[in-house]
Amino acid sequence: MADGSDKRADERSGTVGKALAVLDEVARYGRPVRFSELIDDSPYPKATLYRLVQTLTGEGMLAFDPDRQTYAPGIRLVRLAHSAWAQASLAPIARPFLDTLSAETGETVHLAQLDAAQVLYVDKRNAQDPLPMYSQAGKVGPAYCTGVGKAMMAFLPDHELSAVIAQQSFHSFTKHTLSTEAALRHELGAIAARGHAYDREEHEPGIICVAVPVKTSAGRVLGAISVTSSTDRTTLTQLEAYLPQITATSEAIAAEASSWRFPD
Amino acid sequence: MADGSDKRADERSGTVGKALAVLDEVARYGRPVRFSELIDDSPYPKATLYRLVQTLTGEGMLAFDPDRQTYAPGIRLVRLAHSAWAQASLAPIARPFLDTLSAETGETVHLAQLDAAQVLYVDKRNAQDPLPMYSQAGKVGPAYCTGVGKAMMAFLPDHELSAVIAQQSFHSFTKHTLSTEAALRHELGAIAARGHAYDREEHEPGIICVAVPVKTSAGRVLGAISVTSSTDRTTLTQLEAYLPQITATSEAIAAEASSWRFPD
DNA sequence: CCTTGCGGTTTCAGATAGTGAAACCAGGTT
DNA sequence: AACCTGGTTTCACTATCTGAAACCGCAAGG
Repeated sequence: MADGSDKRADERSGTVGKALAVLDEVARYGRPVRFSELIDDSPYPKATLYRLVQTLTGEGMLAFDPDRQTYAPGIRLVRLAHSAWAQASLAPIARPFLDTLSAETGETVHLAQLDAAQVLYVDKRNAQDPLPMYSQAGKVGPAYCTGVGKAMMAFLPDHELSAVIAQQSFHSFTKHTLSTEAALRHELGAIAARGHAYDREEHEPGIICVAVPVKTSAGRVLGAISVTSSTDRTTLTQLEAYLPQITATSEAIAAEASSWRFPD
Repeated sequence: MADGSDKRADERSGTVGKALAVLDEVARYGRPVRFSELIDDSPYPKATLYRLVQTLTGEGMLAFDPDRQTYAPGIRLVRLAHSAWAQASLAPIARPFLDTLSAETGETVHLAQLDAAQVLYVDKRNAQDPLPMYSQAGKVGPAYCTGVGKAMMAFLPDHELSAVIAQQSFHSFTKHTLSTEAALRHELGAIAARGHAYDREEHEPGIICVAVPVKTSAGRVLGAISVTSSTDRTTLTQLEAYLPQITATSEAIAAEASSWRFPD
């Protein structure tokens, strides 16, 4: 269940910060919202929120439906979506490689990136026989208890890592969840040494995965990919057999990304 | 050639307006940009732009590459993009219907919406290979000389129509382009009466199309769809033969959208 | 018909937050 | 060493944002 426990820091001062927080809020609803709904979970007074929303609507970032009196993400945001997706996300680059990996393994494949301190799933391939799970392209999840999250964290420079860890909620989703910073840091050490991460049913019971980071040749973390399955279909050991392919995929994506967008 | 003649009104006061303008600017480049490149086409003084960019980067809307010293759309934008896409755009709803229409006609199919006074193509089916979703979304075109643009304008309420028309550039792309407001208004009248619009090589020579609006039952314009081809493959008369299917598609999309997102 | 209450909008004095000229810094070039 | 060019910081000024409160319009209820 996605509770808002680790809500983005709305309290960051600055007008644009607030405006963007509102934008996030509207987006989060996933449906048109009334002003009154927004004001409820908003830290801002009515008048302030009102002006904020007015501005955003005027700018085309929100769309106001005069009949229903609701706000929804605006068409301008859709336009931004195009270039954002094409540029900031590994998805377009990774697509063919993910297809291959998906075909080779037959299991669920994820491509994720770090958004603030959370994992953002930017693309996904379902297994032949898709199993129900939380992840979904465009969705965010916790970093400290997912394979992709840990794979990325393990290769972050110190100061960034600390910043990310500080924002983890360490909620115990299952009895396998690493629920302390110490345990997490220890695990990250092992991952860094080993080169890949596991998810041992730490987020959802029965769901396991093997994940590796996608890094530039300079070592900067761009994202991570994972092959996921469930305990009643396979085991971690069996999943590990795919490591060569997974690593190869990661490297292929990294190579493509480096030459195309992050030349050293 | 897309000159910046009808640039979005950057001069709208308000900090968020400026910030969003910067965001647009970065997005427009379609590749990582240096600060110096931004400052060139920016009306703001160096320090101001700098703080703006800093803020956006801090907010995760822009990503800064420290190695190359470049800015690109940030990961947070990707996340927003996703929900914007899912909510504000007709694309997800329309997808299956467009597929059908594409199969039935074998021609290029467009789905467009109005963004400010321009046409935003939110989805597209090529005659041959249906590429995945984000790839061709986001391109904008003029409204006064495209089938979809005119189809939408023809059913706009008066005051909105005037606002939109006021922003058209009336550049003569071809010798068929309607290049005066009077000519356009006359054509729009005919379209409103007839229910569908044509593009008679008004934007690109050799390119013709038949377009119909997508409207809620209450008559509000949501978007438009078109079937496009070229003069050396077919004629307007032949394209018109698809009208029943096109209209049916439009109505199906409208029905779905109305029940799902714009209930009356 | 006249309250009351609830969404939504507007006002206004006060202060925060944004502005931008100019100085500054780093590191390459001449 | 003097001189750029690209990026970062400073600081006094004031435009812009803030938010309590008043206001509006409508619908429910007395």
